Amino acid sequence: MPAPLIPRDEVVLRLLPVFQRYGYDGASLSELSKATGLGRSSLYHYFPGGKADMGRAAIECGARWLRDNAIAPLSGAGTPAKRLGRMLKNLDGLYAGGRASCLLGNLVIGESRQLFQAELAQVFQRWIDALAALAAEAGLPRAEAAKRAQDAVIRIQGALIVGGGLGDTAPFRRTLARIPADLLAGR
Amino acid sequence: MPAPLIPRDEVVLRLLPVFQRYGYDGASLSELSKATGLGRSSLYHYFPGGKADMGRAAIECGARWLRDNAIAPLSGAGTPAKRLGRMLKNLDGLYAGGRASCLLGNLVIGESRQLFQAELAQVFQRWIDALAALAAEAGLPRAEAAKRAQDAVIRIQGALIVGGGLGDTAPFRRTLARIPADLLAGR
DNA sequence: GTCTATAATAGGATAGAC
DNA sequence: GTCTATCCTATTATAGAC
Repeated sequence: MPAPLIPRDEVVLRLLPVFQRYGYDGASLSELSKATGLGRSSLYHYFPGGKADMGRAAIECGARWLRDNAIAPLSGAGTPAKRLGRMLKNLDGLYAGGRASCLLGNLVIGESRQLFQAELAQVFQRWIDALAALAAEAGLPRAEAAKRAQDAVIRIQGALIVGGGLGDTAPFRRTLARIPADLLAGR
Repeated sequence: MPAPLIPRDEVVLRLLPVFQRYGYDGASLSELSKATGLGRSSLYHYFPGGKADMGRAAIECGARWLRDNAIAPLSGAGTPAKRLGRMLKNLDGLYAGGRASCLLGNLVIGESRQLFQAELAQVFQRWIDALAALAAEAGLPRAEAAKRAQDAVIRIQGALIVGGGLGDTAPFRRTLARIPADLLAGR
């Protein structure tokens, strides 16, 4: 049996922006088909469970991205602030400087929320936990570190929503800029 | 010509929770019909432009709610903190203590974002401006007040997203609780 | 102003040839 | 693994009677 023309991971990679942009309900098979360059039937070959499977794969892909590009840099070399800076730089790219929306945030809306509740909770929690660990390493009490970490993720998500509503990237840029101080600085 | 059985405002009031819960793309005419108790044709009588008209009406209704229940209380009697408290209490009710999502936030996702960009921007901006005015009245420099006001709305939106993703109301409750100090306290 | 009925289209999903 | 063709359902929207 011959190797696939494009590996499944590549397919998922092309699916992701559609869910990121349109949300789950708004992402139609037509769009998903067009974005991947695959016909409907080919998509069902990769994802026998249909659209739900595609959504789940997109979340997993997003989770991997977060692990590799946001969470992993937090435990690299350098000061906590330096490491945090690497995460923020990558997030700035992912969200196109505030012009794009968040896959995870979009999937919290509508039907997909219940459909992917467990996966969403896990990803959000891992993200928060990683930031909390960094803040703790920077010298903050564990409870305070956890609160600030959750607040950082809240702000990122909120800035994408409000910036999207205003049609302005400033809220996102300003929010990213203040996270280092708000997360790591002593009280 | 006889008076309508239910006034249009009442219809919109019943439409709103559907968009608030499912977002624009996820809100089907079937759901909207069921929620209002009206058949499809009756809905088209009130909203000749179809679903887009219904969405627009829901936004207008949400904007009115915000004006009356969130913004107006900010200019009532009492200290700025007291007035802010009234807004926060009403928001806590609107969002069911963090269990519900935000109509405006949901409409920033997908097709509806472009469809209602102007309306959304206006509502978000008015909300932010009202909070900025309060912070300025409390003694903060105008620029600082504007930043803090935007941050407050960002946090509310973000807390609803993250709390929704985690399946936990704590992020929203904690976020509301800290807004008075973060918005009004001297530096 | 509301209804039933229905159009017209887009949605998700499947069958079967290659 | 991919395609074309198709199915069934749900969708948005409209027509016309009352």
